[in-house]
Amino acid sequence: MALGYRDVVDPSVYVRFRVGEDGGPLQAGDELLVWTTTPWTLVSNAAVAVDPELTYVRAKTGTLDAPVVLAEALVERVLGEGVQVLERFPGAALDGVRYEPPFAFLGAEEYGERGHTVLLGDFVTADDGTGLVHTAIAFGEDDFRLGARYGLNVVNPVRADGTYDERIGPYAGRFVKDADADLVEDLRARGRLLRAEDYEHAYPHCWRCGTPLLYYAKPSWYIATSRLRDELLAANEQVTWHPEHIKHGRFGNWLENNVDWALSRERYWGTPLPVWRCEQGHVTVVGSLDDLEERSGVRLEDPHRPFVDAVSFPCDHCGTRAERVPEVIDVWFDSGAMPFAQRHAPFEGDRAIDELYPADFICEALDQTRGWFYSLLAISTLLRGGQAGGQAGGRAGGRAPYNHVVCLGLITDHERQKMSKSKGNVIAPNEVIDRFGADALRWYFFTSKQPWDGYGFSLEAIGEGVRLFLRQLWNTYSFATLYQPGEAGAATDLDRWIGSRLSATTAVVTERLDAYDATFAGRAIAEFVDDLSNWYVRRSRRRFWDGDAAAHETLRHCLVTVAKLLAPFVPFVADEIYEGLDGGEPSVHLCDWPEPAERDLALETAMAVARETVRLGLAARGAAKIKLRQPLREAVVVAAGREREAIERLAGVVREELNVRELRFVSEAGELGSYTVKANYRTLGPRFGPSMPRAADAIAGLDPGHVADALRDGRPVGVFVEGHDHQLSAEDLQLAMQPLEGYQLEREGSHAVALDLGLDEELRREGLAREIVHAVQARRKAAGLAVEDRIGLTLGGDEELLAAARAHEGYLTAEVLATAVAYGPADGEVARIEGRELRISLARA
RNA sequence: GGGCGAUUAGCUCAGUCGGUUAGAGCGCUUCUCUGAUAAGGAAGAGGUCCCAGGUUCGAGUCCUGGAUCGCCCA
Repeated sequence: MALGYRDVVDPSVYVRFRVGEDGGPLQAGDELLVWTTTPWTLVSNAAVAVDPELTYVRAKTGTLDAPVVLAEALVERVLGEGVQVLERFPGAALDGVRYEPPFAFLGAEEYGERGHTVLLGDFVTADDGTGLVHTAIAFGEDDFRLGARYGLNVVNPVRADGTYDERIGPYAGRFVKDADADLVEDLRARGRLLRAEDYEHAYPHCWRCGTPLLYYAKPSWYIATSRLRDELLAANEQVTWHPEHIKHGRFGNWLENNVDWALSRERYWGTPLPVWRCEQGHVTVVGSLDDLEERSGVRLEDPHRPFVDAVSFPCDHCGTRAERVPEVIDVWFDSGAMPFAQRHAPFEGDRAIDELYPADFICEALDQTRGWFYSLLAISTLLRGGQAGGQAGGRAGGRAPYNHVVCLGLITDHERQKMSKSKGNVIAPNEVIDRFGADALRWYFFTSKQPWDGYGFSLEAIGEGVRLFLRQLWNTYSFATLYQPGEAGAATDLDRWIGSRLSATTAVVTERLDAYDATFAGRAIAEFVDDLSNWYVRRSRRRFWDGDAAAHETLRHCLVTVAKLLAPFVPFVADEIYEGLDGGEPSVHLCDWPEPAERDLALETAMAVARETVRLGLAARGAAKIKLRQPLREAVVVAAGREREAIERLAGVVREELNVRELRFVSEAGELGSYTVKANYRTLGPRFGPSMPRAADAIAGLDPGHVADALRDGRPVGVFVEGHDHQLSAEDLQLAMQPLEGYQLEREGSHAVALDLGLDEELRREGLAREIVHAVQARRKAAGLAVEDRIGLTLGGDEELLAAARAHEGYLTAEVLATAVAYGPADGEVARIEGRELRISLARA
């Protein structure tokens, strides 16, 4: 039932039930103190439940004339001070005590032998109330079970519309909850009330109209799933849950506490319950349309109501007419029957489903734990058992119907409040798709976080995904189609590097998707696309202008592979890119999944080191406030061994990015700075334990130069801590560098870059030439020229600028695509370079 | 009321087996670069890792209790 609990204030009443005859420790006239928050159920009080183990007392108070009975632990809370305990005894002693019910509408005989007696129940606590629980068989699960155990009849004086029936005399026809106050007054008038107060508690309400719900027992059809509990648990053991905690948490707990499946519903629409019952009460379960036709002679075209209800047949046992029962089946049963029903198993489709069973994975939201996830498992277990291991002959019997479950979290608004129409915080999916596109929405769901963590839905985050990833991807794709490839061109380290990164990405995406981790897989693709766009393409632009075939092929291959990897994530963009660059198949979605090629780990590491070197160098430039357009003579790089080899291999990239003429290597960081030495807590912590802070102090006090020498020679370093000598190895110590005065140096760990800031006339001229190029390019752009347009150029203005232009004329004309450059009184726009004036005039050649 | 999960920078999220000064992106400020890109690069500001205890040489991380939010159940 769809319902919502709300906190409401209900009456909380303590009622006095008079004991009818001597029995056990009690005497006639004693009073049982009974607590309830639903006075309207008191008219159908059937019995009183006590806990057999709990200690109860028979006690006298100053205000009540008769001794009362309640749990010892609750005496003070219920009766206050000054209570005289006459006797103590376990609840079991009260078993069978007869009492007079609070209302006389229904006699004990209506309920049976044990009507209006004290029963023993295991659900009674001394947490609240009196320890004696009013039991109305029809109005509570505990009550119902207790009644069943003691053979009590279910008597329900409440009609389906929530009013009392004619048996409840003056209250007949009234809505039961509205009668609470009058019933309490009635009790008070007859001296049966000890106390009435307000009690705030959660009570179920209809989610649609908000009215309070009433629970009452009624006959229903069940599947005895509780008998399959062990098989259900065994089947669950074979399932991999994402996230993992669902398996033995939410879902496992649910299976542990399995109750029988209440199968029937009193609705009109739905799958009719195939049960026929005759006048004598014999039950026939019809197994198929054929079965029904055989019995009744009627072939149903439509097996639903009302047609099926018209079919009757003579009972096998007694020959009287059997009619279908009015109920239909819980729709959750349909949901769980889906994999079987769609193949018409277990009839002729039983073998067909063997080929598909169990499903690789299913995916639904967390709230389906007790819904679809359960209904599938339950029906599959009913049909095929839950024990591991199939039967001989490859029949896929006996396991969960799914191998993996991806359990999605729920989508809330950006403040993590549930979206609801009444709150006005609902976002319609189509609005999001119209604004950002379906791919953008998918990308957000896949990559913003693990889907089971739920989403604080944010339009901004979707926009960010578009801007940072989809647009970057699209721009890279546009770039790939912008220039025409030529014939020549050999593969470079950069090509090999991005190829290796592509292989790494393909491998990790495949591995993560196999592990049902789309989030990490998607993020790995985004990282690759960033490398592709912001390093590979940026570093290779010149080759594309020149029509380098290797560069074109590399980029094309990367993008086509990325399109394949992205196909499950952003199907539309992926297909568009695939069609634009390859189109070998009708769609990227018909391509084979890519296989990773061989990786070049040494090259990947080398590029990482080179990029780190560039980063340090750019930071040094920033700190020195020297523009990147100004070339510098030299960068001094501190690196040794493999690090140095890596940077040397990619020296051209590093020099260009840093705009320096030369790279000079020094292997001793001591040439550029001094060391400091620190303790490695991870290795030394366990060794020194409580002395760790002293050990760290002692290590910090060592002579760093001495330590560096010792470690380079592979000798251990001695340290004196709390009266003992300790030998430390390289892994116990961490060396860091401090820069020397006078260098512009950026460092990280043992790696550092220093820049020679000295400028001579040649470097200055080259810097100016680059400024001029920059200014001319700006003019080209402002003039609306296409990137491939050739120009005629006239420069005028400051003599020093013109001298720089002359000195680098070849470079200048090549960069700005000038067919000719003239010097003179150009009448064009004025640009300012370092305070000097440059006049630029250009025209399409 | 019970169970399960979540909580880290203004926002969106990482954070491995407990390890040194908790990270990234966005946004903001400054600088820079630009022949695909509303892009890129550097620097800066920005933190009670929900709270309180505990374990430990050391806790965002482990334990206990609590708060808030969500889901399921009652």
